[in-house]
Amino acid sequence: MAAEKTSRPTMAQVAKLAGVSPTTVSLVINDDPRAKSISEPTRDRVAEAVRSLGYRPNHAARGLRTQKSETLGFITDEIATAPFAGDTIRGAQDYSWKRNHLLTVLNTGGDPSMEEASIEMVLGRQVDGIIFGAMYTREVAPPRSLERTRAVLLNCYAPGSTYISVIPAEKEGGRTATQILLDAGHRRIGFINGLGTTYAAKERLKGYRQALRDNGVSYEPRLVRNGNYHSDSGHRHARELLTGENPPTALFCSSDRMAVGAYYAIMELGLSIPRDVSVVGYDNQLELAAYASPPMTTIQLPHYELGYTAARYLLEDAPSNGQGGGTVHEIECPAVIRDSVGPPPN
Amino acid sequence: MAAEKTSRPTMAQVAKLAGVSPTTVSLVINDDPRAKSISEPTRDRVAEAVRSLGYRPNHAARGLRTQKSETLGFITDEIATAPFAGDTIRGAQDYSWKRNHLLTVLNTGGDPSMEEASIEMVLGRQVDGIIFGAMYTREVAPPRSLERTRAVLLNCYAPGSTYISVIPAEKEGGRTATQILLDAGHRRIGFINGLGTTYAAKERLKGYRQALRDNGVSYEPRLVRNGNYHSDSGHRHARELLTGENPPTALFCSSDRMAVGAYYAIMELGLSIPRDVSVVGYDNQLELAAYASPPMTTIQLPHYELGYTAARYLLEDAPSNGQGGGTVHEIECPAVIRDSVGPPPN
DNA sequence: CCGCTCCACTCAATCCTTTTACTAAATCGG
DNA sequence: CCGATTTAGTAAAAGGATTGAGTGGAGCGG
Repeated sequence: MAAEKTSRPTMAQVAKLAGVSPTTVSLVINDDPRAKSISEPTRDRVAEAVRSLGYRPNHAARGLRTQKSETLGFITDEIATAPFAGDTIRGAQDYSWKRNHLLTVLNTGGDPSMEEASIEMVLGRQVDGIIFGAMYTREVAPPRSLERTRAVLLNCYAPGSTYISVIPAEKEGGRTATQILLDAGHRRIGFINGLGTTYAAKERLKGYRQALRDNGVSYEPRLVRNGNYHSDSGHRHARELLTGENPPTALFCSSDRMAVGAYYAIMELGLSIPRDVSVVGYDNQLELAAYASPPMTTIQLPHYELGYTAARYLLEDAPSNGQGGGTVHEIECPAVIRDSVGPPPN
Repeated sequence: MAAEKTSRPTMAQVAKLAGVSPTTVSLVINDDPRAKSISEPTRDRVAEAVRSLGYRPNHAARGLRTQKSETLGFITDEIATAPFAGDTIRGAQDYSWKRNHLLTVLNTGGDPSMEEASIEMVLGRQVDGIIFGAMYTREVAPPRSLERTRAVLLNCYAPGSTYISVIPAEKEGGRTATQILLDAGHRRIGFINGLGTTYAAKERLKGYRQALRDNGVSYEPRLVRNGNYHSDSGHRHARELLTGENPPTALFCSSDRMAVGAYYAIMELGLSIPRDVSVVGYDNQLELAAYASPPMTTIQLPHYELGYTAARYLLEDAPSNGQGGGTVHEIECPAVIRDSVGPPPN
């Protein structure tokens, strides 16, 4: 019956109801350190007034005064297209939430003018920081405008800059994969790597070689191929490796897709996994790796952790204006053990 | 040398530089309809001042005055976990961007208290609307607090409410899949459906039956099974269907995962796709369907479009406070034709 | 040349919190 | 009992845009 007050209650209304000044309400609500001088009864009256009016602070007004938005911007090239994007976003959002921040996502489609516009857009909203992410790990030259706020680079790095970067520990991932096969007893391990020019491929190769070295196995270049991450290239390279002379007894593939291609090649050759050939993939693309037959042992990219960690550095450590000393933080790529690895034949 | 002005320029500074009042600057910037009375030269001076100072309006201040945030909230249960989440978010963000809005994402993990908290959080930021999404299509009871703003339901519906809903056209999807097989000449079509209780399963079954009816094929309950969307249940049901009496010549599976399971069953039985058995999947989970062998014909869930459309209705049509008349908008699920369908044997 | 309408803007109030500077009353040490 | 602190608050300014109400001058009809 009473006319519904359509607009939300303001702090002044709360103050009036509680019989105090807006200042007091503000102090109580934010429980400001200086508010220890406010008595328990007053505090309660304020709390009660807040509850009964359903008061929530107006974020715009607060932001105007404090110059903070409690919001993080998440700007990426194409990450939102990739199947793992959700995980990264979720990681970043989870940490943000812990710190009472919200996450605003923007994807630029890789268009530099869109990147610029996105940064301007979130800057206009006084975001407290920006996570600038790339779809695959690589070197980037972030737009200058990024320097106008705190920022952390996710899945990319800018040598010579002072941004903090968060990327997967690819070298270690390559080492882990290789070590799993070495531990199973393999000595001739084929490596179907990704495009030789990418960061991931270079690092994984380092990891592969290091694992061999650490185990006293000599490196044979003929066992290493560069594929393009797609299923058919995995198929082709696996076939070539396995039909060559003195074929490998195990394959480490730099993507689950290529590993699936390798699966087909192995089947076609009348061989069986892991009895005749062991396989380790990379990515842990759930659908592919887990539902393969047999379920595939693979190395997982830490998507969620990348997002979570980037948000954490942004809110915790990154000093303003990119003065982060250019540290690169590597996040571990854990192994997911399934059924595609066994001892070598004989 | 000059002390770097660290804080961003304000409208007053622009006004002073251009030799006009802040009002004028405001009118020019927003090119307000009432600003047609502002002369071209003045307009240019303002624009020039804006450029030279690198001025960007303070969003908080504007929001405070206008009671708008130009921000949409995207609240979901677990959607961000699902592999397709990125697409939905991207769709919503793309449309928001077109309308000069930003998208803030929140995922609740399905926890009702978290749902409530999320809504309160974005409400505190005066979002212009909320997209409330579910991971799989189902009926929901949205929290009451959602009524305090405009909202659109994505991938879910609330019967009896007045929210606009945007969901995939599952019945039509089921019909399409079945029709593809009928068109290829099949008359005994096995249907490995999902959990019988879900919206998707019920609707797809309706579509399946309607397609049969439209083509004068009688419905045989023995050909319909309920799986659990996972690979192994597809495997089991396919095996049972194909080894039974008078087996189907084609299988329609309600998920790509089950279809992959069916693939294995078919292989095990020494049959070949599509020569002996045709298969149609559902979801178009890229990795699974496209890299299967042979590549799988499937029905695509319109994730991007769902997000895009939800944002569109939110910004265009949805009147405040859920007064949307409870319309449910169905988004088409297009077929993706690959190589797993052919004519029946003989 | 008077009054009126337009034109091209400007003034000042407003949105809602936070924060600095202050004050009145109570307490305390000596 | 005095002056100094502490307690428990308050008043008012500030933060940066938008907007309703106004203003001074030019142009125009009569």
